[in-house]
Formats: sequence, C-alpha cells, structure tokens
Amino acid sequence: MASIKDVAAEAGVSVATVSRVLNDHPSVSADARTRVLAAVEALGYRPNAVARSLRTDQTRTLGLVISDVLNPYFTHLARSVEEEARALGYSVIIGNADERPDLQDHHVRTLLDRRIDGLLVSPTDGGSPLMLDAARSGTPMVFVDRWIAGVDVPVVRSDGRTAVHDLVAHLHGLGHRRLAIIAGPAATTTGRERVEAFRQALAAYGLPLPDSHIGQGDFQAESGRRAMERFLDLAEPPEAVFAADNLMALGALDAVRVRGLRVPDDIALAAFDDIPWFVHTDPPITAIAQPTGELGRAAVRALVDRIEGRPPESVTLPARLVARRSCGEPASAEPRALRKPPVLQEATASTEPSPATNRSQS
Amino acid sequence: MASIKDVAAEAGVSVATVSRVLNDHPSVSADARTRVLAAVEALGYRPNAVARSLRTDQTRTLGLVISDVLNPYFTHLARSVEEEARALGYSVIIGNADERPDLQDHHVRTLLDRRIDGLLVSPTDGGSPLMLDAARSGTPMVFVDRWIAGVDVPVVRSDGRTAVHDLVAHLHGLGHRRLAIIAGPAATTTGRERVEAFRQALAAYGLPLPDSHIGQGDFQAESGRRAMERFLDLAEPPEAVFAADNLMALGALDAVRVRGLRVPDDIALAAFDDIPWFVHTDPPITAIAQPTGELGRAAVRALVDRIEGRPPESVTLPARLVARRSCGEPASAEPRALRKPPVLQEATASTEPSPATNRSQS
DNA sequence: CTGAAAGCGCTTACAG
DNA sequence: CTGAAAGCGCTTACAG
Repeated sequence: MASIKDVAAEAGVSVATVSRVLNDHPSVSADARTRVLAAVEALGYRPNAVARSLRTDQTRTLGLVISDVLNPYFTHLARSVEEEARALGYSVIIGNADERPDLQDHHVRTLLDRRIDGLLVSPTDGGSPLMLDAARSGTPMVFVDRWIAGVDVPVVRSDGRTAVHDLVAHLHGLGHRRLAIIAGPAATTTGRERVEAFRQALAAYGLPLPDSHIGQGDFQAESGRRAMERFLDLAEPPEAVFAADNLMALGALDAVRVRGLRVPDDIALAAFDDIPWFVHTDPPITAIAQPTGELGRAAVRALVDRIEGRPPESVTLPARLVARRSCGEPASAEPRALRKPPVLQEATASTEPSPATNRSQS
Repeated sequence: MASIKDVAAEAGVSVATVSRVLNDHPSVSADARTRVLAAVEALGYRPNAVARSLRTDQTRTLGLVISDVLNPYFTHLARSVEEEARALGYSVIIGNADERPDLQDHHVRTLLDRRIDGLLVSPTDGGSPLMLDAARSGTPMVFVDRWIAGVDVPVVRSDGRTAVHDLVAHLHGLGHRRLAIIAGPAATTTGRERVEAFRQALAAYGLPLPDSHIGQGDFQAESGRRAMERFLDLAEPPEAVFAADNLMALGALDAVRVRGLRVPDDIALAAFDDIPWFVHTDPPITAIAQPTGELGRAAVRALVDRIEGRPPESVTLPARLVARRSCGEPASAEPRALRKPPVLQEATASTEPSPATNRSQS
C-alpha cells in the first residue's frame, strides 16, 4: 500500500507538502498541488487513518455501546446515530452488550483502547467501575435512553411518564382493573422508571399494584415469557399486562399463545417501545412509541458538541401512546390516521415527523 | 492518559521491558514483570491500540459491510459475526449500506483507511470499482450471503434452491396454481437466484411465470408493498406470492391489509428469510429459514483463516422451509415440533442446532 | 511556498 | 534478561 513517501517521490515534493495538499492547507502552490494530486491518483493513495490518528490524537470516531442489537429499538437507534455521525464527519463503532455488564465493559474498554473521540452509551447496569472511571476521567460521553445517576454526563432520552399515564387511563377506560407489569432490571433507569410511572398512574385510579403483579424481567424475550407464565398461574391472573420493552412483550405473547389463550380476549397486553412489527402481530400491539430516530441524532449532536468544545445539552423528548388492538380496543380504536403503514415510515424514512421537544440544559 | 513511558518510569525499567511484559514475551525477569505490572495497575495504564496498530501493521479488527441493519436477518448475522470474531480475538466494525451502493462504497473506503485486517461483505450491487479493486489488491475478504462473480473471494452463503422447490411443492399441494414472486435487485446474487430457483420449480410443475407475476423489488418493505399492489390490480391476481426477503413480505402484507383483504384467505404469502416476528404476525408466515448464526460464524472463520495465512474455505449451507399459516395451510400444519417458540431460540440462543453442512473448497 | 526534523506511542531486531 | 535505537505513517511548528 502506497505511503505518503511514495506520493512525495512521485510528485517530486516533500512529504510535508503532500500532507498540506491532503489537508487543504492554504500555503501550497497551485503547481505543487496539481502534481501531488496527480501522484495520489496515479498511486491510488489513501492516507493511513491509523497514522493520522496517532499523530493528531483524534480518530473522528464515536463509540456506541448499546444494550442489545437484536432489539429493534436499539437497531433503529444505532442507525440514526450512524447517520447523524456521518453527516458530522464521524464514523461510529457499535458494541453490543447483550444486556450483559461484562460484555458492556469489554466494549467500553476496547473502544477506549482505540481512542475513540467520544462514547455514547445506554448502560445495562448501574455503572461498573470502568464506566464510572471513563465518565469521570473526562472521556467525552453522553448517555442515550438509559443513564447512570451521580455522574456528570449529559443524558438524551425520552420521558415515558405521561405516556404511561395515558396507557393506564386507556386500560382503565377499557374496563381493566387488575393490571400487572413486566419490569426491566432495577439496575437500569428505564427499568425503574417505567414501574414507578405505572405504579403512580395506578394509584391515581385507586388501583393497587401488588408484588405478585410485578414480574421481574431483564428486557429480553425469555424473561417476558417467564413473567407472563407466572401471571397466568396466579389464582386470579391480571386482566392486562404492560411489558416494559418490546422483546419482553413478544415473550409474553408467546406464553399466552402456548397456553392456548388469546390476546386480548383472555388477557390484554401493551408494550413500551413501538416497533414496525407491532402493526403486524396478532393482534396488533398497543405500545408506547419513543421518537427513536430523533433521540439518536440528538445524542450524537450532544456528544459532538462536547468533543468539539461546545457545551453539550441534555435532551428529553416525549413518548406517546399508540393504541391498537391488544388491549381489547373496539375495532374503531385502530388509528385510521396512521393508514400509511408505520412499518414503511420507520423502516425507510430517515427522519420521523419531529415531535415537540422539551430541551433542558444538562 | 498514561503512556508506556510513564509506566517505564514508574517501574524503573525501559519501555522495551514494559512492552515485553505487556506482550508476554518470555525473556523478562520475574522481578521486572511484577514491577511493571504494579506500575500498570497504579497508573491505570492501557496500551494505545492506535500506536500498536501503526507499529505492527495489524489492527485485529474486521470490517463488516451489510446491506441493511434494519433487516433482522442482517442484524442476526452481524451479531453472530461479532461473537465469533470476539472469540478469535478480533473486534468488528459494522458499516450499514442501506442497500445503497454509494453508502457501501463509503463504508468500504472508511474501513480500508482504518486498515482493518479483513473485510466481510454482503454486496448490495454487482461490485463497484472500489470493491473490485479491494478484492484484487489482496485485502483479505470474504463474501457473506450475497457475492460478486468473477473475483477470487471465498463465499459463505446458504443455498435456497432446494427450499424454494420445497416451497413451490408446498404451494402446489395447497392447490395454488397462479404463483408470483417479489424479486430482489437483479444486481445481487440472492436477488437473481431466488427468482431463478422459483422459475425452475414452477417449470417442474408445468406452471408459467409471466412477467406480470414478477414484481421488481429492492429488498426493502416499500418495494414489497408496491409490488403487491400491482399484483392485486391485475385482472386475475396471483393466488400466492413469494417475497424474496422478509422486509418485502412485510410491505406486501401491508398492501393486502390496506385493501381490506386477508392473508391467506384472499391471497397466500411466503417469504425468504425467517425471523422471530414471523411466528407472531397475523397470520404466522411461512418462510424459508437460513442458518444465519452459523453463516456468520463460518464467514468469520474463513476470513480469519485468510488473514492468518491458512487457506480459507467457501461454505454453502442449506436453507429449509418452515411452513406456518400464511399459505392456507390447515391448522395442523403449524409445526408442533417447534412448540418451543422460535422467537426465544433465535433471540437468546447464541448457537442454533447446527444443520448438516456442505462444504466445498473455494 | 517549501522542506528538514521532531514526535505521536508503540514493537522489535540488535548488541551487550 | 535488558536497554538504546530505529521506524511504522503521518502532521506541524520552525526556519528559510
């Protein structure tokens, strides 16, 4: 592979001049420039990014550590992150933690070793020493979706509180009184918050949330399945179950089906996180939708602000309830306004209609 | 951030000794080793991977350029690639081409600039000059899923021919005679092959495949939707439609639903690529399943063989038909053997039951 | 406008 | 077993 020396030799100039041409430095003669460019062309020369990074101490690369690539919510997030990063001249390296703190640490370490310019993370847990060190030692960092309390890192997330209240109102309106939740890990902010919001909303209706109606999940399908099985084994099973993420909802749906029962006839089901497939499941699933694409883009902007010395902004965007058919909604409840099928919007559009945003300084 | 010099100073040895300890070089005294290790610990030192790569001319990184991250098939593939790579001591950087040749080139270029040790690609098109150059210039490379003819690059893929024949037999057995296909781009091998296999299978039954029954898609949902609309507009619409990938099937399902029609009552639908959600759609979708995880792992092994100087092997694995309910199968046709819900197997297991494999030298 | 030189943080023959 | 030194491919003050 041709190096800058080869180019310099071919063009009859010094490597310094070649470097200047390559970096658009103003003080290069037109003549030198054309000769260098010709040499670059002739040799098919491409600068070695590794060498450049070593010298400049920047990689123009962002690290993104997500909790689970197989979760469409995070896939969507990752995609929007990469798009925005590319628009700003950065590459992104994705690390998949698979909801495992050890794997998360592995990726953080690898990313740090590669000297990425900044780190975007959606932590799987309350923060390993490594993660905390990274945050404190000044590595530019931004939390997306989930965050860790007590560290001075901007957070870009969506607030599902209002939407959860809307959901409970919706369930109540449909006549459901015995409500249950399949929660995410208590070590994650989203795991805790969704249960809290649910509990508060129930309280507003004077409804109880007994421990037997809180299933402990880990955001993965299998745990949703187990939690739903336990609910169904109860002497008096819940009438409606709210799964704190889409994969647990899928597992729960499985559990219901395996018993030969039906959603929503035998039990209602709703999920946090809306994904294209929820339109097509049997029945279509009522869910709380986050502005995922906008979240990813805002996170990148915050991180790049931080990297480039501008004050980064924490951002909180609202989530919203999308009522479909899995809670026993009457046929008319299917949102006719969404006739343009969401799968296509989500899967092919690079920008969602941007929702009203609440921004708050970090 | 502490450098090797700081460690050397702290330990009272030369940087060469520090380097030897870090790289497990045998000729280091026990004493020096302990002092170095202590210094590393004390300073929280982590070797700079950028500097190491520049010096050793290897990054221990693989590039993976996939056609579309939002496609669960590729997400699954990417995950298994990362797992196997990690097991072999490599990192992987994923580039999402979004089925766009220009974006694909962007990622290949970026990856090459970073001097990744090898490249795994599932080409979106017939091969840009850049891609061809890379292949010919000796960059270790392996094609996964899709490939480009005429270049000497090992291919790891699955052969769907038999499964497509099985599908046609299945459709024929259910009484369908007017069959149609939503094809992938002719510029991709999988796009062409699936149509070819379908055409041959139809011929075996003496069934025609008129041009009006070949919808041209691009592997994305929107194109499946449009193709299905055109089929439904036909004076005599097909009785069964085979979508050449899962996203186009989803789009097609949408188109059917929007017209107020039902699958399979009004029209049967089958898809290439099986994904966890197909179990839960309404109706559950009959699909051709690839051994995706095994494909990803085999591709990594082939690439690493190539990188480390061993002869790489092309691998072809069989795909298989999974009959469900979307083609008008009788209720008993739902695979009871699969009672353990596929969503959980796919989403949480890291290894599928390994299918019989056909291996052929590249 | 241009080039010689230093240096980024490592690894690795070479000499001892 | 150990260290001094060269060098990987760049960029960038510094001097001219």
